[in-house]
Parts: sequence; C-alpha cells; structure tokens
Amino acid sequence: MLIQIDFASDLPIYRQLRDQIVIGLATGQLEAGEELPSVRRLAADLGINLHTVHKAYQQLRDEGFLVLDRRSGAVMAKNIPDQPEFQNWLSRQLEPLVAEAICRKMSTNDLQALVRTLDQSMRQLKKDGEMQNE
Amino acid sequence: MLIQIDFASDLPIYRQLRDQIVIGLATGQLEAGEELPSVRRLAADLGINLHTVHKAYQQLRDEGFLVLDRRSGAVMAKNIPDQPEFQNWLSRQLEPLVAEAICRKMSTNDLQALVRTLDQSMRQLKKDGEMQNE
Amino acid sequence: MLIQIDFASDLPIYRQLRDQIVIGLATGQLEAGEELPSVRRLAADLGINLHTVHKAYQQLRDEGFLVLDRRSGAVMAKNIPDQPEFQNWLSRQLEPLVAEAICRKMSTNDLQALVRTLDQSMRQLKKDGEMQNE
Amino acid sequence: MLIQIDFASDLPIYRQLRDQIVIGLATGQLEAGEELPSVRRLAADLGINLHTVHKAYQQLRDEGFLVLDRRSGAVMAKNIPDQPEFQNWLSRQLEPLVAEAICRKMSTNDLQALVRTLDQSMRQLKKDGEMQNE
DNA sequence: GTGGTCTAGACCACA
DNA sequence: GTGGTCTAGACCACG
Repeated sequence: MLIQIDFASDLPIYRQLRDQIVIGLATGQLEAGEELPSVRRLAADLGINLHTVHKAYQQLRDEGFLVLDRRSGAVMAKNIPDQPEFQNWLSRQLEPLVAEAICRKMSTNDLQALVRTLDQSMRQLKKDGEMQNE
Repeated sequence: MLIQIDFASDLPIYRQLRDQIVIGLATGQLEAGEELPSVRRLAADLGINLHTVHKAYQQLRDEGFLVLDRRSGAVMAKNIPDQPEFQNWLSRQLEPLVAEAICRKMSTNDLQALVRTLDQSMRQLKKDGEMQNE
Repeated sequence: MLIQIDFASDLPIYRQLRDQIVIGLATGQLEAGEELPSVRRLAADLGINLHTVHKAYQQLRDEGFLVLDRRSGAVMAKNIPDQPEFQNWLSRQLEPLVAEAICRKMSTNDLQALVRTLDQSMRQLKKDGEMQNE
Repeated sequence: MLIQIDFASDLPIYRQLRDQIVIGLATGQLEAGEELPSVRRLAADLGINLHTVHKAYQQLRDEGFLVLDRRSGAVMAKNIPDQPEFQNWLSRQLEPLVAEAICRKMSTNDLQALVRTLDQSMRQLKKDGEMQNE
C-alpha cells in the first residue's frame, strides 16, 4: 500500500500516517489480520522519524484498529471494537464542515452527493479487492 | 449569540472561536452585515486573551467571512466570496472521517442520514430566524 | 471629482483621500489653483470624520500639493515645489513591488508596459481636460 | 543574506522583514529551496521578538513564498504559485506612485528608466549569482 | 473607542 | 531542536 506524506501540510505526520492507514482499511488495501511493516522499516521507507511512526501505531492501537505484539509486530485488528460515542464524535467533527459548506452556498444535494461519492468509491474499492481474492 | 470555549479541547481556542462563528453564520444566529463584538470585548467576555480573539478574526477575514471595517470594527461579510478549491478542500477533510465511519461499520444510509440531519437542522434554524425577522 | 473610500481597505482613509487627490491632480481632474471643498463639507459628503479629512489636507500641505488659508480654504498649489529626495523615495517604494513582480515571474516587458500604461493614461486624461478648457 | 531593520520606519518590522526576503529572492540572494533561519535564531540575530519574525514567516507562507516544513523549519518555496489578481494588485499599488511622479514633473522617460534600472539590477544580481553557482 | 504592532515569557506538540 | 499557541501588558495609528 502506497503511503504519501506531505511534509508541508498542517496536519502532523503521525496523523497523516494514521489517516492513510484507516483509509487503507476502509478501501480494502489493508485487510483485517494483515501485518503492517515494522516501525523501523516504515520509518526508513517514508524517511521519517521512528517516534513518528510509533506514535501513529500507538494511536491506531488505542482506537482499536491495530494490535501490537512484541513477537508478531503490528497486525490490523480482526474485530474493530464498537466505539459507543463514535456517532457523537463524528457529528462534532462534521458540524463545522457542514456549516462552512452552507456558508459557501453549497446545496444540500451537492453536500449529500459529495459524501455519497466518497463513501461509495471507498466501499467499491473494497468490494473489488475482495472479489479478486476469491 | 452564545459562544462556548472548551479549554480542555485539543482544538486551539482561536479555532473553536472561528468554527463557532461560522456555525453561527450557517444557523442564522449571525446575519450578514451584523456587527461582532470588539476584540477586547469578546476577549473579556470569554475570559481569553485579546490576541486569541484577534487571530480568530484575522482568519475569518482571510477566509472572507468577516470584514474589519475601520469605523465600526468587525462586521460579518455581506457576500462570502467563492473559494474555488472549496469542494476539493472539503473532500479532503471528509475523506478520513468517511473512512473511519466505514471501518466502524456504519452503513451508507446511517452516514447519509447523519450528514442530512446536521445540514437540515442548521438550515432550518436559519430559516426560522429569517421568518421571525419578517 | 468623484472620491471613493473603501472602508474595509487596509489603507487608512486619510491616505486613500490623499492618494485620490494626488491622482486627481495628475489626471487633470483637479487643476493648480482650484479650490477644494472645505474640511466640513468633504467630511459630510464622504461620511467620514472631520479629523480624517483634516489629516489628509495637512499631509498634502506638508507635501506641497495644497495651500491652506483661513480665508480661502484649501487651494491646490500653483507650483509644486521640488522634492530633492523624491526619486530616492520613489525608488524605495518601488523596490519591493518590482521584486515581487520578478518573483511572480512577470517579464521586464510586462512590468514596463504596466507602468507605461498607467503613466500614459493619466497624462492623456490630463491633456484631454486641458484641450476641453481652451 | 544581510537583513537590515529600520526601527524608526513607519513600516512595521514584520513587513520590512517580509519585503527584504522577497527582494532577496528576486535578487538571488535567496534561492528556491534554501533554508531560512529558524524563527528564534533570526529574532535573536535581528534583536527583535520571536512573534514578529513568526508573523513575517506566516505572511510569506500565505503568499506562497515560503514553505514551513515540519522537519526542516522554513524553506523558500520551489514553485511560487500564480496569484491570479497579481497584476491588478500591482497596478493599484503603482497608481498613486505614478500619479505623484507626474505631479512632481517627472518625465515618462525618467519614470520608465527608474523602473527599468530597478528591474534590471535585480535580475542582473540574480543572474550573477546563478553563474557563480555553475 | 477601535484594530494593529511589538515585546516578554511560558507551555505544548512535533520530529 | 522546530513551529504553534496562549497570556500579559504596552504603545501606536486611526477615526
């Protein structure tokens, strides 16, 4: 799976890394149970600091996406645990974005379409990957 | 309009302030052309520093939401200028959120419904406010 | 002569006023010896403060463009005195602008053309005005 | 690159700093991709406050001249983005200067020559620097 | 009164 | 080490 870091972004590197791994999982580029590169390896490949990769992995573990084991390294979780507050959290993240879309005169339909497109394209990618594996 | 700052949040204060003003504009709690409190006044009301408010106002000005009129202080812009890259920007913001929703097993319908609810409730609030003014 | 103030500009109002009067003089909309409106009158017309107009007039007087007299009010100077350091001053003003033009990949020719156009259009306006008066 | 701050100038320090960096870029004293001193370092060298340098850097970043790389601090941008309204902006800056030159009886030729000299001397400095590097 | 600039000094997140 | 944020308090230009 290709990971691209933008060093000039305002988003911290560890967050970019974390986000891309989540996106990878959503699009099927990463599967449950799949092994991730070691901290060392990934840091070297991306040309970033060990700490940075470690921090991203830690956060993914805290969120239930990743299982860290001394022997088997980093493995994508098989079962992502329910996060009871997830919808509320998501709602809070979405709120300012939706507000800005309204202010920028985006229509309800355009906004819905944008979310739908993102959602469907990711799910489609995942389905394609799964069919290939069968 | 009520503004609430969460000092424990990881989101910087000036960003919380900026976001809430945008939300206020989307929900009609703030209207185009309306005067905002002066930097000093708002800082005192919220118990934060003058510079923090100043920074939020500056950002809103740069984004075209606010006009800093030399005579009357801060005034919500009448015409919010188009931001040519706005949809792309929004898409990039939405991508990791949608990805996480998929990973957390949220259905397409639930996600759509969540966005719809946010969008509609804000637009409704705005419409209510406008009807009251007539 | 029409004067337009932009209250949202970063340029102070008295400077906008001063600049437009100088432009008016360069384009012949104002002539040497012509009377300007009184401070009171102009302030009322533009909807700005007395002090602001006063400050603009003072600066124009200091620069030799305007003669202020208690009886005859404000009169455009007949002979604008030489300002020995003017070329140096102008050069210093121009330097960052030319530098930015270079950085923005504007060609020497385009820059020259831009200055020429501004210069010629003002001089032409002035000549037109003078012919009309004969 | 030598930077000189005039504490008596009416131009704010952060603007002087910003202007001199742009001039440095135009004259080749600063090259695309070159690292700038850290905010702290430059502030100490110039005897000014950290925040003042920070503000200049932020503005340069907003204008596309500077990239604030998370790893290596401040780096001059490789590709300065087009500013669609740049010519209009420049024209507005130039207008009062040209008008004043006309009022001060500067000839079209002298004005053209002045701009040409500034432009050519900066471009020449840049070319010299580039030849030296080969 | 307003916003804008500058200083001084602190703490934090990031790498 | 870096930049980013926040605070406190001062002065100035503008209107």
